[in-house]
Amino acid sequence: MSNKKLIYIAGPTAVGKTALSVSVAQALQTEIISCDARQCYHEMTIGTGVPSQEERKGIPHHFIQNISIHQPFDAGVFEREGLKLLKKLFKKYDHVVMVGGSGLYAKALMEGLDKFPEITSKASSKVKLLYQDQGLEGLQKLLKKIDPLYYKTVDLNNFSRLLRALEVWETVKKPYSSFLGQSKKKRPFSTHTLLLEMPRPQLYEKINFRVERMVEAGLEIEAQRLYSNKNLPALQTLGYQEWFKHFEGKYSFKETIEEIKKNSRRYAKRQITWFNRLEAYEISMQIQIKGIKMGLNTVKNLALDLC
RNA sequence: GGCAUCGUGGCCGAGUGGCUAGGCAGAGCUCUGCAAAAGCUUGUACAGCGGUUCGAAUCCGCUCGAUGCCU
Repeated sequence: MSNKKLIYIAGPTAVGKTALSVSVAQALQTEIISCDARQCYHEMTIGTGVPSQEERKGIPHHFIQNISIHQPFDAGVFEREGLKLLKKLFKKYDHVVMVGGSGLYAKALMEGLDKFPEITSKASSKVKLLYQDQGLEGLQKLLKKIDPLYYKTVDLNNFSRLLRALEVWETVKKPYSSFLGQSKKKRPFSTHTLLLEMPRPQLYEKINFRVERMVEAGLEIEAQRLYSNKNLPALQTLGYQEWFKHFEGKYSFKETIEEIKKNSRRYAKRQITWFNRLEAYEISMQIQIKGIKMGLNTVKNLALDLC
């Protein structure tokens, strides 16, 4: 039985994950690994809310701006690389802190994804071509033929899911569903999840405020610099897409900011639904508790108690 | 004060006697490799009162409100 613990601090954008994670890592004298599908790109800083050096307080952070937007990166890569890193870190520490709002990434590292073949570019372009030619229906038809099992359960309107299943098929000529449900992976560590919560109106206020700060910090210029890469997967990101539309004359300056705020709120909402099914200790980040301001220390102690 | 036009769910907006437009926002949800992504679900509202009619958001009257023009 291993005594190694991975402490995952989850929660929607802007609840205050960063500050808490640093504070907990300090208390446990360990390092932080980020599970954020956007903060890993070094070309993006302001819009993704990468923690500054001051905020990090000397705690080493992993998977923060460590790759380029031109490199492929996804939940599968994160799982592989993350496990390698954890193996190293657990030699030094009993605890490692993980933070980030990308639920799928966290799941990949904590529970593991089934083993799928690496998609070849030939396969993916073939599927894309089919989509271009015959649209959603074309994808549905093919899937029905080659993987009736998955066809029954997938969301047939969700072209991303269909694309993925067919890419797997085109790569190895085996149905997507045949890779599903392999034996659950064993992890050489236990996982504890702390889920940060906050009343909706308060969270939305924090989100709006944060967007304003990003704009002041020069988000528009950062987006301008990345405009030529706007079709890369990494740039399919809120906070950037809205500026791209602004550059194309679709949004006014004011509208752009309002859209970013709105999309951030929606993002937070989706995160909340995802995290709701997590088995986790819930920590309320409500600023007012019994009329007293809840300081970071209070939250940290609460978090440490729960670990 | 007179005349005219108009008043549809949080917002926009079609409908002009029977068949509950639609969009946006909001809310709820799904999700095993683009996940800050992608997708799904969700409101019988017609200013108020009275009348005509088998039946009114739709026709008539009055009241209230908005806008425009006139004196």
